Amino acid sequence: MELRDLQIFKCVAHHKSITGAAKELNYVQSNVTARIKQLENELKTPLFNRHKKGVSLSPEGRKMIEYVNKILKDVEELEQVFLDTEIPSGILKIGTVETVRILPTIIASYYKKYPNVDLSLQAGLTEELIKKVMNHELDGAFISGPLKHSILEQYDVYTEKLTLVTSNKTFNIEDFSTTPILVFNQGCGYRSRLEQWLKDEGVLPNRMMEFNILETILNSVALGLGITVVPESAVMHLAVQGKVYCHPLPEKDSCISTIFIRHKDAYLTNSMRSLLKTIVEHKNMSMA
DNA sequence: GGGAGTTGAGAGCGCAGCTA
DNA sequence: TAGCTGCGCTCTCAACTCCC
Repeated sequence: MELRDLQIFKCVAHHKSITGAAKELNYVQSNVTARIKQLENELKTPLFNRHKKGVSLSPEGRKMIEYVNKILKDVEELEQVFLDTEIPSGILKIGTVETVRILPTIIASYYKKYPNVDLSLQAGLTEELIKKVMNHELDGAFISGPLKHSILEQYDVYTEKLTLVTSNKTFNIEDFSTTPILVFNQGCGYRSRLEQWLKDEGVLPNRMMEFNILETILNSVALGLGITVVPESAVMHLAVQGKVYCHPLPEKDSCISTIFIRHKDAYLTNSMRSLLKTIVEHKNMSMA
């Protein structure tokens, strides 16, 4: 078993297609087939389920991919240790939830100082971003906090107020029982906060409608489709135009913090160190 | 027919072992 | 030490099956 085999395995798993992986790796498809077969023979277990329209990881393959991600990440870090120069450079894979309002400021400031670093940004929900950081698929992520996790390091980015958004000027707690609630998919920090509030109030929601785009949720609320909970800053532009109305949440549920997480075991490259420095600088500026 | 994966044959390359 | 040879591995090409 060679490193190249693991890279091929990871690529096939990612593309869910041997042909797709072959294209990306600049191999012919039959070679990828052969390498995967060889890997399966070596491990004496099928790593993929073959379908008419491609392949998918078998239960053993899913087990394997966790190790492969870790091994390839370790190798990448090993190379980084020797390649790491004084000037931050290379690729930083960063995840973020959609509503980090100061992210553009942080990124702009970082790019200005360290133009040799390529930042690859990936949007997602808090829970899925945590998983990707834990699996070393991302170097770090901006998520809704707080978080208690022994293998993740966290850095405070900022705290802001959550607000309940409706299309009506007035709001009563009973409205939850009659109006649909528009939320992100499971794994969103705002959704968890809202669900906790409803649980505390003993309210059974009328209907939860799931979306995965913030703008869609806010525009739907403006059209009277339902109500939602989002950070105040994310909805202020619509509130100013009178398209939606904001209502305060109970004090204990009203604040949500955004944190930056990274894997504790991951090698701290100059690029990452500089990003953490930029985050801390912005936090200090916002508190000043 | 086209897109998916599989299989077999053969070329190219690197390495180890042998010999002069 | 240099050159030759054989072996094993990787890769490509071509032909194949399967299915929509």
